[in-house]
Amino acid sequence: METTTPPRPGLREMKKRRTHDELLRAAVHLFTSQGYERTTVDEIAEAVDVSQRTFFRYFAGKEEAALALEGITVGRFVEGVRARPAHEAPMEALRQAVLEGWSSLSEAIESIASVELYLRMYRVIESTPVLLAAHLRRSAETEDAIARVLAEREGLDVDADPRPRLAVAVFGAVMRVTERQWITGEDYSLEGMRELTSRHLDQVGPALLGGWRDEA
Amino acid sequence: METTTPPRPGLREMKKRRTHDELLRAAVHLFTSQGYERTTVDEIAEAVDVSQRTFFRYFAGKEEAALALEGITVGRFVEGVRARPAHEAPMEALRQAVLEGWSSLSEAIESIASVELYLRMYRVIESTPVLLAAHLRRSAETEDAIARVLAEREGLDVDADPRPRLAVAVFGAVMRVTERQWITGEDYSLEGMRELTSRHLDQVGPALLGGWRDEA
DNA sequence: GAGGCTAATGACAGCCACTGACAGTTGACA
DNA sequence: TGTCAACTGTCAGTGGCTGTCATTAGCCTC
Repeated sequence: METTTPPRPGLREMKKRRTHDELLRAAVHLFTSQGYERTTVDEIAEAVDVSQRTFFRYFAGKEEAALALEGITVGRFVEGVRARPAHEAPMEALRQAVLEGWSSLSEAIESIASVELYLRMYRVIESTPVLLAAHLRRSAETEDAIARVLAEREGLDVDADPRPRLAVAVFGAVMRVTERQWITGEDYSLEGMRELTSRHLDQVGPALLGGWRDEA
Repeated sequence: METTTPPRPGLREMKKRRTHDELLRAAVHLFTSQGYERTTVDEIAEAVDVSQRTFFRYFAGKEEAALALEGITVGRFVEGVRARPAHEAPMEALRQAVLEGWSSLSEAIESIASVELYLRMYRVIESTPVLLAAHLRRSAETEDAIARVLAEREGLDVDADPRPRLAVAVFGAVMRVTERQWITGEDYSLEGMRELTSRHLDQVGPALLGGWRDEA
């Protein structure tokens, strides 16, 4: 959605991209080092030697800058689902797309930040009420988009059959539980994330059944 | 949390409660009639003949006023889950608590608004990005609280066993899909809501299994 | 390579949500 | 009834965000 003009970069485009990336980098740096609320937009703009007004020309708001990194990986995830072979069962397609997404995370964000910074930013999101709210809303939008993809794959009408939305919503719920545990825990490795994701997905079935007390 | 002083109302308490309710009523009225964004806090305060500062003494922010009505019913839902007989399976307890919640919705909010107003407010929430975000965050908090309740019921550790959180998250996901369809559809009756809830809960299993194409 | 076109920017003014501080008012209670 | 504490209004200020307009700086043509 940003790199749709490969024919000729042009000095103008270059500068724009550069300003955008610098603003994003400055924002993420400030957010992760001193916190989201304690960082003002003026501060970010000043760090890049740009007017505050310009910041708002590149980002719809402070929130958007905070969620931009995550947005990159989410976009790739959606594409990943779309690219899955049609014969795969819905939930399996989602699972594979996520696992692949984790594996290729570093190359997705390399031009902006490191994986470590990505993780730190994630923690900021999770611990800042406004950001968490915005994050959840975006997740909801993503789920909606994916529900449409799945429905199309299976030849169903999203608005008539609740199963696509339900499946995606359940999947999203699992992902959120996983994210939280990931943030809270100590294992920051992508490998750990993959494992956690798999384990939680396998636990959905058991969780929905009764008697948790029997099999601990 | 508000009516924890039944012994002696006192003129002061009365006035406070009255101001609170009037502010809430005015806010909901303005939000539903002219929209959330197009309503300023000054407007709400003025409608009750109170300074803007006072509004912020009763509500943490504009958002809180917009979500207060919903908060009442959510609170009752959590209590409902807590009151469920211990022998019930987790998911069954949640289901019953929600269904009961819908049935007693009108008496829960009668002192503030009608069921119709409640529904209209819900639509405003769903169609206003900031409010939707805040709503989702609150839902997440609610889910966390309920996960703890369930874990305690079953004698588990919420942080060690992912099943309570997973079950609640899945349940929450179903509820959100239901809400959305409820808002979008034409059947505003509580009875319709009960049916929709049941139907969707029954569809979770099928949605998670593969081959949607076989059984439509 | 000079000049015109247009996109990008900066500077300024202003709205609105929200907060801290201080003073005035009004129930509560001896 | 007078004292205390709670509730409220006023004022000033911060920060996110937007509209407007003049200025700058790529780009493209002749």
